[in-house]
Amino acid sequence: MFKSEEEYLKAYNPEDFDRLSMTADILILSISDEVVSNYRKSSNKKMSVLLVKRDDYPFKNKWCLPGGFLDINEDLEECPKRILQRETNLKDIYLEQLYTFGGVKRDPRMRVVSTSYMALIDKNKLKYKLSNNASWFNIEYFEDKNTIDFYLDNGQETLKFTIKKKLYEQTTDRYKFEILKNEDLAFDHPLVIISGIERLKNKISYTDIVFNMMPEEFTLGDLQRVYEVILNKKLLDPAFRRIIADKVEKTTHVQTGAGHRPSALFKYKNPKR
Amino acid sequence: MFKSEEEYLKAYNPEDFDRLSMTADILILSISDEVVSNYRKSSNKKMSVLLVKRDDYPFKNKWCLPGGFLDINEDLEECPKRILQRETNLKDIYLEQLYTFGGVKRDPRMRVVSTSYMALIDKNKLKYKLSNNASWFNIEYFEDKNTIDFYLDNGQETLKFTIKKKLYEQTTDRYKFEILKNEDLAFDHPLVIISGIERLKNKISYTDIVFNMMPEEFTLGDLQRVYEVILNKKLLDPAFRRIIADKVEKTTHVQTGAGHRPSALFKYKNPKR
DNA sequence: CTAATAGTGTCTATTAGACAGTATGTT
DNA sequence: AACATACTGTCTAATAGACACTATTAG
Repeated sequence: MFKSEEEYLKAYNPEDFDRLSMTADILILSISDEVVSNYRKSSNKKMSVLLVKRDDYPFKNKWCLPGGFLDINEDLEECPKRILQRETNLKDIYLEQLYTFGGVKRDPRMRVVSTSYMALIDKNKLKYKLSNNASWFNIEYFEDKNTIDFYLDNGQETLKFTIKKKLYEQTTDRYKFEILKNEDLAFDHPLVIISGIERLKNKISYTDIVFNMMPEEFTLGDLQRVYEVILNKKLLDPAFRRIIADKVEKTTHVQTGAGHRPSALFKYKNPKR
Repeated sequence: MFKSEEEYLKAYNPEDFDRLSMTADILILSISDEVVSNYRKSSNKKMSVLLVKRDDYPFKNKWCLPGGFLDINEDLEECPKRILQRETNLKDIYLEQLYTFGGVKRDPRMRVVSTSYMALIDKNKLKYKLSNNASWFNIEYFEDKNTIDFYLDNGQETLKFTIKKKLYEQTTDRYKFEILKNEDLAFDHPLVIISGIERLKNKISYTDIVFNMMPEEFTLGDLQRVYEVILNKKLLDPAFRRIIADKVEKTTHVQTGAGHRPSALFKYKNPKR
């Protein structure tokens, strides 16, 4: 037994405990506009995710979420910020911890525990070109009772994976996820994508995080379509406008040039301030 | 550049990356009954948490959440299960990952990243005596606009700490927490306690996790008081009974012996099955 | 009888869902 | 004029909140 904390710390040998490496992976989500041939129709919105192509083993040539090793002198929350800046040159972005994955065999190199984060951005604000191993993939998914099929598309490649959902014991309406099929994405990154989307889906109704994905000024039609693509269902106009009424304020600008009645432009207004 | 994954892995040296240790800490929550002098009145319910007293540096003689180092050959989710069994001899318990804390200075010995978990139990089901450095503390807290004062009491000692709450930028109704004052609890464990309570508070209204804290059979009055202590507000009887109506089913038993009309005993019924 | 909780009926207020209608730009 | 979206009015359904009332036991 030691007499004092100093004495204890001096005698302490970190090598006495198992040591491992940690990484942070970021799910960077944004909204993409798909212009439609008919000039009158509004653009189709999709969720999209930034992936990078691995140029070395393990998982060489597969796509994965941007990530990197945690430095020994770096706070855990600083790590995703650093990676985000490396990939997008963006700072002060909405960032939220998702989940920590720590299966023994999840990285073939050695024991690596990974904490995943979700970042929400408006990708139109990106000023710098992405590095040429990075690409935005539009997300589409189809859900049935027990599985979800994902299709990620960047215009050239389509990545597919299938997730199995299982209800928690003694809990309704919340799921545990498991990878059923995945050939195209590295590591356990499909699980990060599904947890992030679920988190976003839940939070959109009781927080204002969606505005992190919107431009400064937007039409209510655009905002509604973003809600719809995240919630994966149609909303009725009057109900939607009631719900967001106190989160937005009208600007003096209008959006013209579409093949129909011009829409007023709104901006975010924090209802609590 | 390597020709194959095997070749790459053979040449791979884990020492090339910073290495650190990980721990898992568990917030074990239960409900305690405080018998009241007046024989007619029902018992007072409180949330309670299992703490252990540290018998060595760092934080010698302070109380902390049960925790331990992650083994190199152990999946991250197995670690809290092992600790839970060590402390309570319980298996197959509701367990949920809360948050991963990874500040550089959070452990004075060395760099330690800790993933926290929440376990919900009915402590009356414990068959074995706790080890003599472990104790249940009743939780009381008082909230105002920016701070929360916590008082944890095990009948002999009262531990106090104060948490500061800050609204997330561009998000309403969700808080970031920070320790303002803490003399009695080791590490950053006050943050684990507040995150767990917040998580439980949110989840109680859209899941059935509360039944993990209840005995097999219970009265609706008891169940309502558990909801009230978790949500930290009074509920109206008819509204409460409407909400839980399809989650419980009446048994043939009744609870007599209290100084008033006997109450029917109910048990949990999963409404989705 | 009384104190205390158990349990229910019902009215009201609020919120969500549905539908139909009017408005106004572009081509 | 026709199309497509913008935007609003209003009815209905469902849910939440409030209060009052009856029921039943131990002591």
